[in-house]
Amino acid sequence: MSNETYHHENLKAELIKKGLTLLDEEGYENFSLRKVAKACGVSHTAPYRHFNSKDDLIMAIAIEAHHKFNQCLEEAVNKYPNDNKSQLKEMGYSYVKFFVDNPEYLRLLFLSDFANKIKKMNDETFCSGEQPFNTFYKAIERCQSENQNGEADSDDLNAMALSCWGLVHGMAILIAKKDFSYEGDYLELVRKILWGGTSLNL
Amino acid sequence: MSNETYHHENLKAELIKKGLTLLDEEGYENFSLRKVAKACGVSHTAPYRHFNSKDDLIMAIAIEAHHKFNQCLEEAVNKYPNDNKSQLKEMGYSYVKFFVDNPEYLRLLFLSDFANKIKKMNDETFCSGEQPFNTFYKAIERCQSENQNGEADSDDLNAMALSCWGLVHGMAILIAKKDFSYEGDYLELVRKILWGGTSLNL
DNA sequence: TTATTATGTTGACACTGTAAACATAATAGG
DNA sequence: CCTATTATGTTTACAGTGTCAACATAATAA
Repeated sequence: MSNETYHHENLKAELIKKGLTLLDEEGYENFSLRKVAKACGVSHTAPYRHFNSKDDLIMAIAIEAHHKFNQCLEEAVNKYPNDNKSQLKEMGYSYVKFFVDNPEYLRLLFLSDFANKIKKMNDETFCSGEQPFNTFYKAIERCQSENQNGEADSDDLNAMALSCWGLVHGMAILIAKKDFSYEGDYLELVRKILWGGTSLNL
Repeated sequence: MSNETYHHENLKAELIKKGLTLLDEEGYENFSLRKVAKACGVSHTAPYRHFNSKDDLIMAIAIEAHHKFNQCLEEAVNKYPNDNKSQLKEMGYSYVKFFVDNPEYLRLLFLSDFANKIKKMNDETFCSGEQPFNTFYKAIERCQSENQNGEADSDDLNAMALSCWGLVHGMAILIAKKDFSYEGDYLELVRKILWGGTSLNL
């Protein structure tokens, strides 16, 4: 570990870091491996000593984002240690807020072609509890079992999971991608929907 | 209009058609203007006589998809001429089904970088009623005004719109992109959620 | 000290989008 | 009917892309 004059000291980490920056600045379509290399001050093939392909680098960036996201969800759970329903609501709010704050992560985690690769890879390397969906699912299970003791809420856990997840997923995307136009504070609206009981009541 | 020996008779339409096919087959990332040209049997710059750029061609393809989608929503509305709530439910179901059946349209209409360009362009060229969101919004408004006569349902139309749209949007994406894994029939689950009153009840 | 491995560079290749110059078919004006 | 113009094609060229092979050198192991 000679102080400065080593090849590049820690290129791999810097590639990921600058890569995310470039992804944010230039957008996904204009993102290029060569630009990342140039931004790190190395030749255009240097990244190939650390990643097998362009997709591999993006994957590494996405995994970072994946961790941050799951951490964000777990923080929401920990905010209400003894209240399952509040856990779920807070998780939903955090879910939306995360992608509104980091819209570029949306594509990385869900919208791009690697989204599925990432998911598959995560299923193999990490325990599946690391998956945001599982974090969600478990919270719903806790709510469900709580409700079973009282009156029956829904006889179908899967329906619950899909509708909960779908709702926050959809709102996150609509707001983050600015498809839903609204002249007020989006996150307040989301909070109202999740906490204020503005239910669909069809 | 000499029968066969004309330049290419109707290249523009064929570019759009073969373009959509290629988009479906090869996926968005591997889609290339030159491949479309080759598939149509013309030189690789011929498309530039009909479209200003690659994005322009994709846009044209997307606009087709956009029309189909909106048409799909309107059919759902027309299925229940006198029942606002059923209209909304059926529209939600059609919304999900459309993207489950045509997963490649998802990216075209909502997930890609042009999604916003398309939306903006549509706002200018068509009347805004052509927008799926508006079709949705109007249906919600009808439900809302119906409920106002009875007991108050929600004092916030925007919250209703966002949650309705978010729910179907999210479910469509989760299912179409296979993020939500379920061993049964997805569309039946969706139908149950929308029609069966499997409400969140938080 | 020497052999091996890790990490870099240079150069090449096929592919991409796109612009310029050119060619020819269809059409309009006289 | 002849000619000028326009619409629609092709060829060629260029810069940018991902990736591979060959080579160079620093770090490490024998």
